[in-house]
Amino acid sequence: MPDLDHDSPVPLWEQLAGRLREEITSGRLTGRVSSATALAMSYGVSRDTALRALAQLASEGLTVARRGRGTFVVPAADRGR
Amino acid sequence: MPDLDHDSPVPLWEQLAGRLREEITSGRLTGRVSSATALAMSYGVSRDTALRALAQLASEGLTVARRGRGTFVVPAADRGR
DNA sequence: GAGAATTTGTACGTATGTATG
DNA sequence: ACATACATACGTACAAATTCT
Repeated sequence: MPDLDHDSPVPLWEQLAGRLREEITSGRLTGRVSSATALAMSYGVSRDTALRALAQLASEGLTVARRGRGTFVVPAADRGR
Repeated sequence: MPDLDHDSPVPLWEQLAGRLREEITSGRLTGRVSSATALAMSYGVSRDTALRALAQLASEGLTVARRGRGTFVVPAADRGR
């Protein structure tokens, strides 16, 4: 898994969202998604950037974020509702 | 025009987006919208907060933002396309 | 055409609030 | 009481696009 490209015109948070989106839609990632802090550390970006990626996925209905609990993948069958 | 309420549970950026949305949908605000910096100053919030409000309106299709130019109200007739 | 100023966008850092475990 | 985690909000900095001098 290559690092995110800091020189790309594509924003880091979009790149990260893309990675996660791919893992989710392919079914490889289910259940709980890594926290913004964990993602920030493992991808070498700021927490804010990771947070933005997570917020993006949530706005797409791919995940639901619950305060104090975490971000969870919405089962494919429940998507679009 | 009352100030934004810093103690409200409603986020400042949402409050600001609400103000602008109202001005736009009522037709009182057309053409160019104040810059993020100007909004931040006049409403006593950070530029980040103002930007978020503007981004929200853009995501709703109420405005279009153009780098180096500004944010512009989408004519009512063109909304939803 | 060069340079400065303006404006949106992205990114990082930090702090605080709120909710859950 | 404490740790974890999302959300908001501040400040700052730089890049990119446009406009003005």
